[in-house]
Amino acid sequence: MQGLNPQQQAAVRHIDTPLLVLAGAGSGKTRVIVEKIVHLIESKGTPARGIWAVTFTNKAAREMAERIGQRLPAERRRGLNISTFHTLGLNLIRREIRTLGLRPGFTVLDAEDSLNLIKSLLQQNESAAGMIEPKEAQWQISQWKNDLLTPSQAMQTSADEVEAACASLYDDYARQLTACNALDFDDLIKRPVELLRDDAEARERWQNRVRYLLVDEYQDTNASQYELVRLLVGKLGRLTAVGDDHQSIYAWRGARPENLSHLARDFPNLTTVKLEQNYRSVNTVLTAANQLIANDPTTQPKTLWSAVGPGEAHRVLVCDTAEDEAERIATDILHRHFKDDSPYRNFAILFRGNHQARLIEQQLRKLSIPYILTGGQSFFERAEVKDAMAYLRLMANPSDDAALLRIINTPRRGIGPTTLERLGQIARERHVHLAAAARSVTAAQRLDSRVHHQLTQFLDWLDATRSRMDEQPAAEAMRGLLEEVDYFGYLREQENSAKAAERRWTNLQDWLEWTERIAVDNDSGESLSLTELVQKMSLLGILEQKTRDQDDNAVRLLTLHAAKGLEFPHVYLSGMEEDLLPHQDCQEDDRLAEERRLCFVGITRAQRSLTFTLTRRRRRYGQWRDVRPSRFLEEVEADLLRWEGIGVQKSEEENRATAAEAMSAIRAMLGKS
DNA sequence: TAGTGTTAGATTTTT
DNA sequence: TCTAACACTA
Repeated sequence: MQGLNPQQQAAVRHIDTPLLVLAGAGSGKTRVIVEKIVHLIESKGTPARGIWAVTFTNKAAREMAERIGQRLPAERRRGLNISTFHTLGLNLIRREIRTLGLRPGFTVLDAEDSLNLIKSLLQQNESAAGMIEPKEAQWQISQWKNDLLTPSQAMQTSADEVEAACASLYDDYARQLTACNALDFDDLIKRPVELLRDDAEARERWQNRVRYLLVDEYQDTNASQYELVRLLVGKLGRLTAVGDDHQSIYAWRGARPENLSHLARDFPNLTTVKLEQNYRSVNTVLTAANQLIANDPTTQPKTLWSAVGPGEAHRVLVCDTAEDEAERIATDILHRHFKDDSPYRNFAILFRGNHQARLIEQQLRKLSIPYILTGGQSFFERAEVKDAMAYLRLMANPSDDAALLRIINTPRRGIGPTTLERLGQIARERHVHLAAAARSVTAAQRLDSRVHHQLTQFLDWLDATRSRMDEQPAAEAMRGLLEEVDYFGYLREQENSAKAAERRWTNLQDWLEWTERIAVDNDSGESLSLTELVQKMSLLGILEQKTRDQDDNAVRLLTLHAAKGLEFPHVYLSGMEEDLLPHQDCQEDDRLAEERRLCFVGITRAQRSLTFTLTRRRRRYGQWRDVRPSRFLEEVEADLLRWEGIGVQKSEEENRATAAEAMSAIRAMLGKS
């Protein structure tokens, strides 16, 4: 309890009835969750296995587990459940697998697999074909699933024929998933909710297991996640929800920030604690943030304050063009890096859209400033990694159509689109998966005999390889498999340069190493079964970058969304312009309010200094357009802003001169040291 | 199946 | 203006 303020202590001590912690930005909310778990175990004697903490990202879960690891010895925290919503759902499904009618080894499809499945179903479904874009259909189906609607309910509630067609597609999709023994991400929440809702025995079983539930970033929960929370908590209501409506920036993705206020409705004995003391930022930063967010009509008032220090007025750099903006940010960072002896990791550049990063990257590279760009294509989105994953998935689940389709002709085996089309038809007619369809008599009749032979041979090979999988560790087996199919040969054939092929092959070696590492259970240290391994993999979205995140002394480039939860001494908020922030597609009230909160999130990332930048004119879709400063700048009191560069139109030569000056400063410094 | 032409669409994104 | 995804052709 030491070092906690009175509100934080109240939140930690409050045990037996439902609690909502409205935790302002930088108010130490993770600390509260961690301390509360420690308190539950140490002071209240709650068994660790009865405590469940839920986050949204793997990273957040890992961090929380690490912090608890620093506070409690291993034997006292054994059995503690810290995971994402989706991992919790997956574990529940695994334990209830028979009740749910799934076979062991079921697959979890990622967004790309699910989209591919929808595309192929869309071609088949006459009522839907041509009416809907695959992406839209995917989004709609996901919405329905998040609202816990079955295909027939979706059909009944559909407003027009497009929606009705989409509902029919949803029906196809659900059937196909069942046939493939597969789930998508939404199912990982939806299926547990349905089970706990409809099966009183299972509900009681789980409510006994979950003695105490803590939910982080509660404003980001969607309808089905909230339902899962309610069902797990039950009547006892031993729930701690921690969230901040001011940082609700994911409504566009289905989050329901109103779940915060629904808590009071659903739990009449709810207690609310507000955390308003900020431990991160100087007061000018918080004043700007408070003034901005006061204009949000949709959220509860909350005023941040801190004892960190007064702080300075925020600079607003008015630049001519986006190139100029990028250059000014880069030279500014370079300048402060040397002048204040401030390491590069102290700086972050934030922007609304990823495309804004490109010019900034170019400028940073020009000045040899190290940077880390978060976002972009992740390791797991690389084709070669997805291919290898698909092979491994097929080893665990022979009926995984998405995986089969991905690698059936990779490397080439002469099984082309026509064959797959016919095969798909057979599979859909009988509601079976593709491999089963290929084995059917009908397939032998309808397919070209040579191709059919190829196909069955390949399937035989898969089966044989599968039966050998148990004999050695998964990574080892995969190494052999990739050599057997001559994947490297395939890469060389695909790539123009030998170097590119090498690089992709190296990615695979990294993946194999990673596979080896994660093939053990986090708690027990025992090695995972193939099925467990594959399922764990499909949820671990990112290559563990913890060493890079902290150790690399580099400027961080992030979108405003990606910056949530992070903090930096010096923050640059770029593109403070109308139509960029707020974004042009977000003019209606709700969305505008979310844009404001996004800006709030950006501002509150800053610990010591905050610099806004904007341009006078920007090229947009090839057209030069005059730019107006963001209305959000006007919502901040003028005294807090120090505008620079108005009326001074720098020429390119002058800019280059600034850069050159900075460069010679570096040389001087380097010479000295 | 590689190569070329056409067209939409250009915000945020985790699991 | 740029790009990526696609449909079409040789």
